[in-house]
Amino acid sequence: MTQATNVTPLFNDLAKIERDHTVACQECSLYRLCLPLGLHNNDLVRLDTIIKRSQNYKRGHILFTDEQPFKSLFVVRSGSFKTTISASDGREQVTSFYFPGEFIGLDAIHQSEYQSNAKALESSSVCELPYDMLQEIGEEMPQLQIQMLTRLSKELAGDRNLMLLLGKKTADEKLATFLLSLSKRFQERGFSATDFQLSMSRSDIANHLGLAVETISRLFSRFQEEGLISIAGKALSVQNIEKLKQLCG
Amino acid sequence: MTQATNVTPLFNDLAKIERDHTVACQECSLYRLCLPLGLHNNDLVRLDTIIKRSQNYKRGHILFTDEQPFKSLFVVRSGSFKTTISASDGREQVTSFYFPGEFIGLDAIHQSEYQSNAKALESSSVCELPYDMLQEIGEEMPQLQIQMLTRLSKELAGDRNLMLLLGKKTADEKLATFLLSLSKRFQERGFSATDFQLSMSRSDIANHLGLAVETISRLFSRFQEEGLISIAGKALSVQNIEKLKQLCG
DNA sequence: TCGTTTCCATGATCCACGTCAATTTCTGTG
DNA sequence: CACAGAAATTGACGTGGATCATGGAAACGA
Repeated sequence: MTQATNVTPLFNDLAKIERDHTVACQECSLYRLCLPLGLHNNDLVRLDTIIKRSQNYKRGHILFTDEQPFKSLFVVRSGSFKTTISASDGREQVTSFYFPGEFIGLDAIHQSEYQSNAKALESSSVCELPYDMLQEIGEEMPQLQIQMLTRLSKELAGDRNLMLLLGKKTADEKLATFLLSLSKRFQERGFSATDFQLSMSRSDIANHLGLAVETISRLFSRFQEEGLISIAGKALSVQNIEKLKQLCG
Repeated sequence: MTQATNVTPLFNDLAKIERDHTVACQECSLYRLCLPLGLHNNDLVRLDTIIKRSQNYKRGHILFTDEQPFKSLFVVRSGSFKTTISASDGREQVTSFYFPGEFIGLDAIHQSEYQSNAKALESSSVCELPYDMLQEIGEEMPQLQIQMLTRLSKELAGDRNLMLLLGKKTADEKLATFLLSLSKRFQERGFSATDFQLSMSRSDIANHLGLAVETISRLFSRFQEEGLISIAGKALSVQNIEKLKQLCG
């Protein structure tokens, strides 16, 4: 995750995670946002043994593409990622952005290949969960299974909301909804809900919301004129969160 | 499912299911499309004991709304359903249509309330799976857990494709993609891939695809003129499936 | 540090699809 | 079978956001 302007205890922990890729689940500050939530100690230790912690990847690193065989799920440890799917003619849709504690690859479980392409938006690292091993230890850990189902279900519900956004909302509403979703997720991770860095480009945002880059540019400018936000490059500051909420529809 | 014009063995079985709501999983013709797939006999019998089979519901019957507590998942036994989610201002998005063997309610697993509204599009029946019981027997049936994960994952992948459709495709491409998706699902269920009844209204289709009703009407007319389909009321016949596939993008 | 590329902002123009309106056709009900 | 309300079709017109075009500002690799 891009460094936020106000530093919180969780942020310090995240910085530690970034430096040290041996931190076990037990000591990981993402604990309450992550898979292990609700696992008993023995189970947690066991889960820990199957997790592979990655080195730091740099911006642009490709985690997987939709042509590769599905082997593992990934949890973001630090940084952020985007996933895309592509139509046969090359058009792409940015399906989601992922922040620390979130799962990447869940849509591939039913197939032998990944269903999307995942790319790092900034310097990032992940925990890799080999799916066959996950399934194996899952047989004896109902809590783990429940966690997995919960994750998937949450993601599904999120996607449905995005369908509402894509199908029914105006450009203004789309951007307002998107910014508030970011704000909420940063807050859950102990960052400021109002001041943060956008790790994705304008064109990623545009694509994700079903708009053109130019529209996003214009909206950022207008939102700024109207005192809703203030934005300079990638640094965003929400000035009037209430008005932004009203805009969502 | 609405009666298709060409009758196949599976169709006859489906007709039987519609009449007799006591058919056990073991004898159900949906077996290979449904949850029990891959379960051993003992497990199947056990699963069978927790399933409640509904009477026939008629068109317009509401299975659940997003205000009700989440208790059960549902599998369509006969007929079809639509699910919608609504924005705070009342706008609605049709998130999905469901046919026999498909699961409704998966997006609610992580919550105490349903996340959407489910309504019968025609005379329909369902199998009800109380989620607490499912979880209970799931602890001892890894195959069942895997099935559930697979289902959820498949639904997720489907939603991602719909995001591509909503975000990037033109009206023509949207309708072509939708018709082909219906065609494929009918075929999987033993019906004709080219001749079937649309159980949903034009406005449901329009809403689902992020278009206006009028646009759907015009497209149906134009597709007909161009020899792609022939449509009379709810009866659709695909005339040129190849051309339709090209249109999808 | 420079040169190159990618990203971003903003104005001018255009068009795919929405909206409005007027019929027509279907569907369900007494 | 008739009638009322809902659903679907078709045309005329308007518009939100795409596209095209240009110039400036970052980011990046050598």
